[in-house]
Amino acid sequence: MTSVEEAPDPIREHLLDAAEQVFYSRGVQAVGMDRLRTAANLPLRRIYQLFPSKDELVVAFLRRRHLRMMASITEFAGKADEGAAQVSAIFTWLHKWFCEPDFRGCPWMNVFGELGATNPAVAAEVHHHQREFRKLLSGITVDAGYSRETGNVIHLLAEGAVSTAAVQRTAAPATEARRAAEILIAAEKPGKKRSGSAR
Amino acid sequence: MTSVEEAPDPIREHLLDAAEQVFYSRGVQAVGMDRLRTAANLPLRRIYQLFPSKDELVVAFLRRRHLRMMASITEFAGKADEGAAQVSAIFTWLHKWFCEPDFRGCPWMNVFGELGATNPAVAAEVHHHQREFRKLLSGITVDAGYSRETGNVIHLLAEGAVSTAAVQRTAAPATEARRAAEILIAAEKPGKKRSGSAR
DNA sequence: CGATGATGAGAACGGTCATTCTCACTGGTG
DNA sequence: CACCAGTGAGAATGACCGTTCTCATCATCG
Repeated sequence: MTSVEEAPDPIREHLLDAAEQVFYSRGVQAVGMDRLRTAANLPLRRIYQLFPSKDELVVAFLRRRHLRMMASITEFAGKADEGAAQVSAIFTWLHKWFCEPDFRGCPWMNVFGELGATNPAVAAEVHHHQREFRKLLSGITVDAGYSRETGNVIHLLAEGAVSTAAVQRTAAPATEARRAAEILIAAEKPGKKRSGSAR
Repeated sequence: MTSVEEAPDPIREHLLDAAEQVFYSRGVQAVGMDRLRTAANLPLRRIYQLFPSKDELVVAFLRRRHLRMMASITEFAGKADEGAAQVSAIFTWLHKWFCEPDFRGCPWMNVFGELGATNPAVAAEVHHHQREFRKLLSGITVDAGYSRETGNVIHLLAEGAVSTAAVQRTAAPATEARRAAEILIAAEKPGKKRSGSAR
């Protein structure tokens, strides 16, 4: 689209696909470079010339997944009717995510627990993701005509739903969280169906 | 108290203190048995005769911390006035936890991200903790006169607050979550101050 | 005192990890 | 054809890990 962005290297993308798959499903430290090599079907040499260290590969996979998630939620919420329905759509999106067979919680929280304390670059990437995610959900809520405080709570509900769905292995928390979100926004502006003046 | 429970071995407790400290602050796999030995100031031999493997030590530290957390919340909420104040107290408790200088998120979620996929015993312990935690918060909410559904949402808010406080390094999510909880319970039973007939 | 079984301190072991290196080979260029 | 920069495949390297073993020391009890 833009002239600044390079065409993405397909081998690099393929490597990131494999990294995402194995790191997310098993954890970072549980997966050796040899297993990654096998998963990507790429010579170790090529992996290391694309990413100089495992750590940078981890950061890159988190960053790419972040962009994908943000775009996906934005698009999905955008398709809903203006107003409260866009907030509800957040939780519908989450519900679909939780139902994916290889769902195993929040990739960023998982990596945070494992490497957050020892790897500043990873900690910064997780921090950045969550900040942006929070801003996205707050933004959707504010655009729907509600307060930023309510938006922040929507984010807390979403984070809680992800953790709980991961550990309990059920998508039900998405539904619980959606109901709560609908009560909260109804409590803020009772009797409201169409989009009001945003901001 | 009970005649069945043995007097706890003080060396074992000391070892668990050290394990909890180092595993929680740095992650499990980032801490070798040698560092744990140093932290506990105990011969490796004694560590291994108390716990036959590192994995069992991890499970034991999670279990002991779970019991401590459950008892602490129960006691703290019990001191609040009956009714809605007990639900609010949950988030006051969380706020105090988030303000502790070595707070680094939920010990169980951290370990889940690291070992949940590869270590079934650890995954089961995390699952058990979260189930019990959810039951505790739901129970407090129900005892305060509200529905179990609301109790489950209280739990989602609490989980979200822990994750967010950990990554953003601020206790503010506890306050945000408390406000949301108060709105939710007010929406369920408007105009209510003293304890109603529980259950 | 002398014998015995347990203890502390740390070395040793077998395995795995991230990273680098070797080397035979390839495809493109003079 | 001769040359050579770069490639694929995997071995080598050096560090570290969880666990076990050694052995000098010590407390206990006859």
